[in-house]
Amino acid sequence: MRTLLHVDIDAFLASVEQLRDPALFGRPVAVGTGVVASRSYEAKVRGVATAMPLHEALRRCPELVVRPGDARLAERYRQRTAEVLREFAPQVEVCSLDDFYVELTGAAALGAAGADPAAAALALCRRLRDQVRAATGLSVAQGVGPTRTVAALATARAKPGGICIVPAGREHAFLAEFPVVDLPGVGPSTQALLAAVGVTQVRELWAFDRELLQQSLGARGDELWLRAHGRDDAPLRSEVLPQSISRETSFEPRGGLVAQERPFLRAMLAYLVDRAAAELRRQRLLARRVQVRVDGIDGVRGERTQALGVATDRTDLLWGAAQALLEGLLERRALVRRVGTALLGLERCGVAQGQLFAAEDQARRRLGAAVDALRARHGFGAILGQGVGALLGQVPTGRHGFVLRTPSLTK
DNA sequence: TCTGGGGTCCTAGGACCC
DNA sequence: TCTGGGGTCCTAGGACCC
Repeated sequence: MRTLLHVDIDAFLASVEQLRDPALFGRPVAVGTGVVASRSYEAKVRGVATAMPLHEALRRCPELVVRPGDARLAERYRQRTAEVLREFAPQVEVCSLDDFYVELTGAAALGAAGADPAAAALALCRRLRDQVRAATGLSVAQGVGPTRTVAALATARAKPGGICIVPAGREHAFLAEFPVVDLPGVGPSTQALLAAVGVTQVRELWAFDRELLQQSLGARGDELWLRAHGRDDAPLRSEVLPQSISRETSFEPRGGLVAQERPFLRAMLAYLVDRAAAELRRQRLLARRVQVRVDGIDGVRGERTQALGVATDRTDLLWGAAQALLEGLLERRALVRRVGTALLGLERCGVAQGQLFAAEDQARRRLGAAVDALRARHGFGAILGQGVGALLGQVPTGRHGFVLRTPSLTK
């Protein structure tokens, strides 16, 4: 039987703000731009919820301290937390900004045969909680169970700061208590579909056979069936190749940019491509496709993708493709409130592969590496890429280049 | 309460090839 | 001459997660 630990950092981004500015401890704090990305427990008890518009949060809690946040600082806390977890067990999956899975199956710390595994898990979780606290100052909630779903639901039960252990054999009784919407993979759309056939609780889902769910919901239906039955058993994924690297930003709330401001829009996209490409090179990856996304103020979204023919990490090639895609997208869109780019079809840039680049390519790539090195020393804003001129004087700058609207989530 | 940014995975339809 | 079928790649978009 498998033993998985799920770890979730309590109120992650808000806690990072409190660590940065200790005067905020004990006060209601929210981090975000436009909507609440994270809030302290003091804010939660006053009715402030994640994803709530900030104006609504301030209406409910006028003494709320709102901070823009810092994605880079948060990333350092997240890495440090992952390091502590790896001291307990080597196989750790970093799931999102603030949560992790740890494979405890067969871990020596769970005790010898004959010992009570639940008691051993509890002792392990307590030590882990104390070590994360000592290393980072952060508080974590932990859940232990035989599957990802059970462990994650246990963590939800344990928030904030607690530990919830679901012993092997108890997973069905545990799952039965939850509404289906609490299962990972069930969002508003699937919830509505299930409600239409009278299913709102996990135990009601048990009456449906696997094929029926698969037919009506496709691959997600099968996943759902496995999760509801405590049979989702995918291995942890540590150190996987990312599927995409993206950077996007939005403009004035509800305002949007008018058609005449297209030079500004192009410059912003050039800047976002530059930042995404820098991240691509930092991770020693190459991209085969470029995607551009534009959202109109009417909420109409458009995205286009272009294959590059070869895999590359050159900003100039990526920007060239992105620029053409942008023009196509703008043909039928006057007012834009959001623009972004994604680099797709990623692969590792191996040594052998690096030697296959043509001479001109080699020169361009050396230039790119020199720019990266200077930026590493003096900040991203030390060298601004081509095409971003229209941003100067319009967008504030900082050590890491232009300051985008949502620093809590943008690296 | 309709508003952030960075992700993942799935599906449908068209292009293209054999 | 527009008729068969299958595989694979690409693109657009939906659903979901934190």
